[in-house]
Amino acid sequence: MESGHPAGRRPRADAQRNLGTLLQAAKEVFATSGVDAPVREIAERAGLGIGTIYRHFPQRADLIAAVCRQEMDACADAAPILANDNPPFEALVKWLQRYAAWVATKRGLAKALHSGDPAFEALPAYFEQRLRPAFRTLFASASASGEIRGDIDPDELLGAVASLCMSARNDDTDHAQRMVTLLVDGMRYGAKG
Amino acid sequence: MESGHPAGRRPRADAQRNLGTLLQAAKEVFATSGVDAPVREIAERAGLGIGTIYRHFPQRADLIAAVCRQEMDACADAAPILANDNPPFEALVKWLQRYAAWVATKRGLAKALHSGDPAFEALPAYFEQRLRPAFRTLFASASASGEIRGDIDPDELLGAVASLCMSARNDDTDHAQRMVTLLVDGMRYGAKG
DNA sequence: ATATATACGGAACATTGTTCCGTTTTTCAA
DNA sequence: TTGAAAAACGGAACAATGTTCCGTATATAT
Repeated sequence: MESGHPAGRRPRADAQRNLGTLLQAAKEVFATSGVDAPVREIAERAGLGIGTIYRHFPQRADLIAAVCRQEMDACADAAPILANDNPPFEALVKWLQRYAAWVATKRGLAKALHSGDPAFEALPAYFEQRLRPAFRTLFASASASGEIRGDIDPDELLGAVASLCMSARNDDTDHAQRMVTLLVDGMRYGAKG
Repeated sequence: MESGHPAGRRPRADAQRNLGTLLQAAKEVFATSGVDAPVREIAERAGLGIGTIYRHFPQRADLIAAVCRQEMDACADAAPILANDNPPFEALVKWLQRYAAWVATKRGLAKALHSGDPAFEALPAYFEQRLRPAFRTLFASASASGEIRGDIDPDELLGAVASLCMSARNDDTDHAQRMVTLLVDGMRYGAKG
């Protein structure tokens, strides 16, 4: 048996390279000009043609989704590290802040997510697969330590924090942070003294 | 002195009528198809030409802003009525729920608000002028009754609730409601027993 | 009734997402 | 090494939508 690809020939080297180039360029352009940046701008930055983008990502939304998945991975990977370096409740709070900071950079995405575009349908699933378990673990530890009440659904909380930060303004990141703190305090309301 | 218009002749009757027709049509179309509905769709519904829309509202965003202002007025006007019919803290909660319900219908607006479009720059000011005082009054009463803690900024809370509901999904209005409740509980955390 | 200012309608233009296909590059096997 | 086939590339062309422009129609004032 060959060392790889059951059907047909090996994937072309240039195609793989361009895929990487594309994702990198898109990430940069989205960070600079927001997720509404024209596809042509991304193509130019990547030094590729428009057609190339559309072969890798049939719809503009697919490209956005791909970049988003990459970033979710990075955020999820931070959880075990924080859990290792901090007591349970503190780790929970710190991760929520890091998560909040990331979401804050994704402002333009909110609308897209709720637009019903099929390209984004898989994103919540990925969110659940990566981010939810990461948070659940932190939450369980904090819960076991008795510092938060028992009638809260961690999944809902995660969504709430996202909502909060998604629509915060660039200039006052503080506000979002304070509101997240308020939610955290809400979690403590009625917990063991 | 004439009964009205310092410069030039009286505003044309058809123009005024069309302005009303336009706002009504826009409100309906936005409710049906979201704020991203094509301008042409609104024109058709109003039975007017595209040009007419653009004379009244130089930019599509101006029309959105105008509709938004109308709805803010309606929401603000509900505050004194609720305050009259309920005890302080209850009135506060009920108004927040009505406010939350309205914001939930404005999902597509979130992005627009943060896009830096000049047409929306006046909207926060209007928000403050109408909605903030309405809420402040309710908040002050509840605060005076000692049921909420003293270190919370009502303006921030108002924004937080908006953020929460703006990105809730159509199908689970409940989720948003629960999260609003969590914020409210956060307000109570540490208040007088 | 007429003249004039105002408003109207919709064709034409600009921008941006998406499709299509002729050309170029890579891979595979002889 | 070389040539044919498969895969990928680039960008012109198309479609949808916001916006501008101006000839035409209408309301107002005299």
